[in-house]
Amino acid sequence: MADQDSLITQLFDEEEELTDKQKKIIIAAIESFSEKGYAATSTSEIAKKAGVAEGTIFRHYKTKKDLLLGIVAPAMAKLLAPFVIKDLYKVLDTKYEHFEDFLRAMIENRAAFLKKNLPLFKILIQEIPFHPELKEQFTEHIAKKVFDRFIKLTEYYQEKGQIIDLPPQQILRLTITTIMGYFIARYLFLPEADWNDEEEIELTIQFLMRGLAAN
Amino acid sequence: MADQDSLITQLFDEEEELTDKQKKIIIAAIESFSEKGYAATSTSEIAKKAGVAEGTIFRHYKTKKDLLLGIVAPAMAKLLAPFVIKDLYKVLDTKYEHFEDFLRAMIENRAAFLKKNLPLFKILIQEIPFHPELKEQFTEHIAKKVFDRFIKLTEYYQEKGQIIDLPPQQILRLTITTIMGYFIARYLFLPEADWNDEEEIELTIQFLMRGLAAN
Amino acid sequence: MADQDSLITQLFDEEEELTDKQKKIIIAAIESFSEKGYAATSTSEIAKKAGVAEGTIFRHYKTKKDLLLGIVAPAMAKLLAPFVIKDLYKVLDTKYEHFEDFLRAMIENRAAFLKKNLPLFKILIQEIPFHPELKEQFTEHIAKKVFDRFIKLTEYYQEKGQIIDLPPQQILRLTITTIMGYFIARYLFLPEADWNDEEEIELTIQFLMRGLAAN
Amino acid sequence: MADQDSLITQLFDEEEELTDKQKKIIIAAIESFSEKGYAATSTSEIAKKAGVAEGTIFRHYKTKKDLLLGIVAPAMAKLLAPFVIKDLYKVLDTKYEHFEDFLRAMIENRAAFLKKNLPLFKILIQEIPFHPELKEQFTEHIAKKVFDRFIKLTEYYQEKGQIIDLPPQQILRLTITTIMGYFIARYLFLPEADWNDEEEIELTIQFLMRGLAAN
DNA sequence: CATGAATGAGATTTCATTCAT
DNA sequence: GATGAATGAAATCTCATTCAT
Repeated sequence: MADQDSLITQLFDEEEELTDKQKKIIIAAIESFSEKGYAATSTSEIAKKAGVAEGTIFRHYKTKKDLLLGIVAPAMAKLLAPFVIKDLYKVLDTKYEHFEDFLRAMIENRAAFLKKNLPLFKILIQEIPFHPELKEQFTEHIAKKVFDRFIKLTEYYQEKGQIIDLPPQQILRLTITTIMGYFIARYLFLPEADWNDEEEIELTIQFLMRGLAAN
Repeated sequence: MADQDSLITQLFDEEEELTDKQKKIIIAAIESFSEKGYAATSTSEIAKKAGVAEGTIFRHYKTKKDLLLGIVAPAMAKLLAPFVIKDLYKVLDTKYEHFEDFLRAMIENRAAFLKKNLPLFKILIQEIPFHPELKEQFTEHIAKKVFDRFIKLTEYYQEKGQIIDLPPQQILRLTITTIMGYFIARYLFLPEADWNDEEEIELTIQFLMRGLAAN
Repeated sequence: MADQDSLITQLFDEEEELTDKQKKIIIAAIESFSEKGYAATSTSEIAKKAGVAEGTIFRHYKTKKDLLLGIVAPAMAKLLAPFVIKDLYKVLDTKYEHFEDFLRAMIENRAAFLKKNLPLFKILIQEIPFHPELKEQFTEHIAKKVFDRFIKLTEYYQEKGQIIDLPPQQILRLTITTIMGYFIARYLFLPEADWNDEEEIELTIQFLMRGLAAN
Repeated sequence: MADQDSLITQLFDEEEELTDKQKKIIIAAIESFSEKGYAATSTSEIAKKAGVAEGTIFRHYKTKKDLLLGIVAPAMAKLLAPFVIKDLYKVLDTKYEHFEDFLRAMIENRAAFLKKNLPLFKILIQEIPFHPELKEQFTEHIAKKVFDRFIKLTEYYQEKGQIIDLPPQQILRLTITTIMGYFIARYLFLPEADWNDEEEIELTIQFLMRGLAAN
């Protein structure tokens, strides 16, 4: 519960004044949505899991979809976006002199973050293809911001002669694809296989480095 | 319709003797499931789209879930599995002398295949996490078969000194992850972005080659 | 099967020319109706049990109800009625000098008959309350005929001073009630209890004799 | 309605807090089940008769079968069992010195009771053969309890030399069979015949007395 | 705020019956 | 006669949502 409380405080501002029940609803909804998918989860199920009357959900969220958005939107705005963007700043502050250092910092951070917020991550991945609103929010909050910064960052390392001279968009695509590919395989497709995370991450970094290093 | 007919003939043996209506049901179900997801698709919707009475669906499939499995199971067994495995044979017949040739053949083939069977592919990707039966079938039909062959294939190229000396499982993971990462981004997450497929594929191959080449 | 064939030949005249399939349908229907009740039995279930296509049932019987009546009506007319009435004749032919002999013959005969035709008997008992047509047939074929004969028979034994001087209707009611009560308890309510049939029947006869004997 | 309310209060504890609609559902279900049988009664029919939305039924009872059990179980536990057993106590308190007094009290009481709760009685009789759960409950709540007491009671009268020296189980079987036989004929099979209840009951008692009296 | 009974639209499923072959 | 695919009406059941308390 300490864990979930921290999730809640991360997701919502203090002024938002969530009641106890509302918090429980959010936690229950995240759990159910991530396990069975949005469409296959009933509100009554969420209510039961939250220990709350069925009507209570609808005091706080006009519709079931509202509940989804009420979870995913702040998750993107408050959790994912800042986190995704975070280190991208530091590079230009010359925090990471080498692309490899940057990669390593980024991946390790993200891995820890994803593991902690796995359910939210699963909801995002699974529901985005079905809800245009989510896709919009995603592009709005994440894609755009990442894109600009990453372009600059890539150019920075390219100028330093560290990475290959490809259009930055493609560097971006390959990087994200490789990293996300690992995470999706790891957490969505074969979560029960036994993974040696540290080794896989190092492997992934080395692979990326070889693939993107200037020759 | 010619297109779908070919899909049907690929998915089902001739002896199975599907009636006309049953074919229409399958086509409609594939379309709807892939667009809205299994749980969010109603059988009445499928019936309407197929131009069939709702009862007709249940004459052929005892439950809605049966319908899903009745589509996905043959899709894996008849379509996906042979296709995925196909070129893996040829390598040992020294069809592809260089790993790069193999990669290129494999990716190009798969890309064409996926584009043609996109809806089935989407259903697979989206529903596997929610249906243990599907996951089992997947491991059974696809994962196991690919795994063994790919190991041998990797060792073959490693002996020829063409690719890096990593455990074959990891070569496999990186290869699949990179390729699937592209496809998922391309077709599931950002299908409407305008992609230059040829260029991206070539890029991906080069990236993989650099990442996996023996130094 | 020999058994069922004999049932069929008892139920239907030879001229009726039942096809093989029709016989199977009848046998299957009797089995299912008696086990689960008419309303809870589906025609498709009967078809499957009979090894016959669903449509075949409706070639022979316009409706499901027709099938019920097509079984129960001949069962009453051909099987039950003659059997019930049978010994009632003999009495007046002075076959049975004592009421007790008559009772014993009647009960033992009936018991054997019921055991052999239990499913039909169950259908009759269970469905009569819900189908006015059956009730009518029952009164028509059985009740009326029995009634008249039994009245005479009772008077015969009353004149001989063997049984108590009550209105024959009441003698009839008590007799039937006692006998049927035993059969219903035995076969419908507690069929799986272990009954010593011979003993119970003898007991029942003695009980009836004491209850009805002229003092 | 006053009548049904009393039925409801008899069937359910006050703490159970049935809503008004739930009561209406129960009353409607009892009526329909007893008239047409469980399998032939649709939930929509019950809903309409109860003046309630169909969904409301399923809010209170997960399945249609649950509704049946939710009616029959308390009917056995609260109504039938106490009633059946009731006078059996009194005998040993020397309330009834003669077996005949006991019989008369028992039958008259039960007749009144049955007439009042006819629908419930019909449901019980008609559905027990098809639902193992009901049969179990019946043996549990009724049969077992009656059995023990009746054995003792019989021995009591046997010691007093009032009834015949048969194994008590058989005395029990004959007694119940005779009484129930009357009730079933009276209320299930020929309810519309015109019965002179008082006379029939007296007749039945006399018959039983003669049949069971010690000679 | 919270409850939970009630709703009614709709989802899944069953089933008697029809009909072209 | 026999088949079994197809039907559509109806049955069972689910569920998001409302509302009186």
